[in-house]
Amino acid sequence: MKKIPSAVIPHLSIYYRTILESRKNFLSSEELSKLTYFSPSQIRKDLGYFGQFGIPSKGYDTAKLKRSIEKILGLDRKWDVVLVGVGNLGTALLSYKGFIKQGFYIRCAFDNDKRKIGKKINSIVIQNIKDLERTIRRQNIRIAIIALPKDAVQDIVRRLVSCGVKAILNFAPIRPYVNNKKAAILNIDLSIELERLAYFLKRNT
Amino acid sequence: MKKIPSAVIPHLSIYYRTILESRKNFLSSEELSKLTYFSPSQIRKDLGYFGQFGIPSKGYDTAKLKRSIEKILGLDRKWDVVLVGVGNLGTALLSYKGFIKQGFYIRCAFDNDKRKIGKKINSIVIQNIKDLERTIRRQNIRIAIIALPKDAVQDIVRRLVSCGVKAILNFAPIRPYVNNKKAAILNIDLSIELERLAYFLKRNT
DNA sequence: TAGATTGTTAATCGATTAACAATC
DNA sequence: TAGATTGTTAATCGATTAACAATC
Repeated sequence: MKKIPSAVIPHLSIYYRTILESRKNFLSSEELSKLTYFSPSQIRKDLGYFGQFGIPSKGYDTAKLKRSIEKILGLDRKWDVVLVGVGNLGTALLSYKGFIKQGFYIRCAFDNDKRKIGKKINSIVIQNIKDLERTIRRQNIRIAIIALPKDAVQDIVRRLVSCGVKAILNFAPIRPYVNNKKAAILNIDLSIELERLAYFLKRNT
Repeated sequence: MKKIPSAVIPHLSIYYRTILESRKNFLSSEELSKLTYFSPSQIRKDLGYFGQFGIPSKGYDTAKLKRSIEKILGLDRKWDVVLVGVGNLGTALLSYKGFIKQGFYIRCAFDNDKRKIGKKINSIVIQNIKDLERTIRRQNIRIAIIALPKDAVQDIVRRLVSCGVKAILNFAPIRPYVNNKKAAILNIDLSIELERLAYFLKRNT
C-alpha cells in the first residue's frame, strides 16, 4: 500500500465539509476545485490514495464520497476525551459544540485550583488533578486536550502518556516532548499564528 | 532580494522563543537544533534569508539574534486589535494574556446579542455590531480576531475589509473569501485538527 | 595556527500541477 | 459513438538536508 502524504488528511477534511454543504448528487473535481480552491489534479490525486471513488464523465457521487471520507478519517465512531486545565480557554472548550459534532466527547476535566475543583461546567464536574491517572485508567481514555500554562505542560504530558493516552491536543506555546512516539501531539500555537500576522502586517501597512 | 519561503516565518517564532528561554550568550546551530528539533542546516538556511547573524566557530549571539528576529517579525511595536464575537471562545480570547505579550492589544469588542452589549469584560465594553465600521474607522484598526458561528463569518469579513482591516484571525471552520487579497486571513481550524487526530487514532489504537 | 562553525551551493525529498490514456 | 471526466504517470515547484569552502 502506498504511503499517504501527511498533507492529504487536512485536505480530506475540507472536501468533507464542502460535500456536506453542497446539495448536489455529483461533483466533479472541477466543481470541487471551485468550492475548495484546491486544483482539480490535487483533488483527484488526494482521493486516489484511498481508492477509486469517481465515475469518468460524471464526477464523484457525493453521498458515497461522504461515507468514504468518514471511514478514512474515523468520523464514523465516538471518542472519549479528557480535558486538563479549566481556565478561560479550557472553559470555552468544555462548552464548545464542535467537538461533539466530530464525535469527540469530553468525559472528564481536571484542574489544580481548589476553588474550581468540584464545580460543574456543562454537566462535567472538575476533578482534582491528583486523580488524573486513576480516572483515565478506569475510563480507558485515549485522547487529551490540554489548556494549561506552558510551564505545566511537559509534566502533564508525561503523566498522560504514562497512563495510556495516545493523542494530545495542546494549546500552550510549547512543543512538548514524548518518549518513542508513544503518543501523537498536535499543537495549536496562537503565538506562532500571531507572529505570522505581525510579519505580514509589518510589510503591508 | 531573495524571496522568503512562507515556511520560514513560523520557524523564526520557534527560534525566538527558544532564545528567550535560554540563558546562554551564544548558541550554535547545533545547539539550537537540540532545542528546537530543526536540523542545523535548516536553522542556518532560515537565518540566512535575513542576513549574517552568526560568528564562525562561535555560533549566534543570542541577544543580537533576539533583537533581529523581533525586527523581522514586527514584534518591536504594538498593534491595535478588534474582537468580533464574544461567545465562550471570544470571552476566553478577551482575557488571554498571550496577546499582550506579543504586542496585540484588543481595543474593542462587538457582538449582536442584546444581553451582552454594554457589558464589560476585562475593561472592554462590548459594543453593538452595527457600530462596527464606525468604530474601526475612527480608531484606525487594522487587525481583527473573529470568534463567530460559521454562518456569520463571510459577511463580517466583508464588512471588516470594507473599513480597512488588513489581517484577520478566524476561528470558525470555514475559509472566508477576500476580494483581491485586500486582507490576509489566518484560519485556526479546530475541526481540521480534530479530524487529523481521529485519523491518527483510527490506525494506532 | 588549528579547530569549530558559519553561510551558501548542490543534492534530495516531498508535495503540487500538467498531461493524457482509460473509461463511463 | 462522442464528450466528459476520471485515475495515474511524468514534470515542476518548493522546502529540507548534505557538503564544504570561507572565516573567526
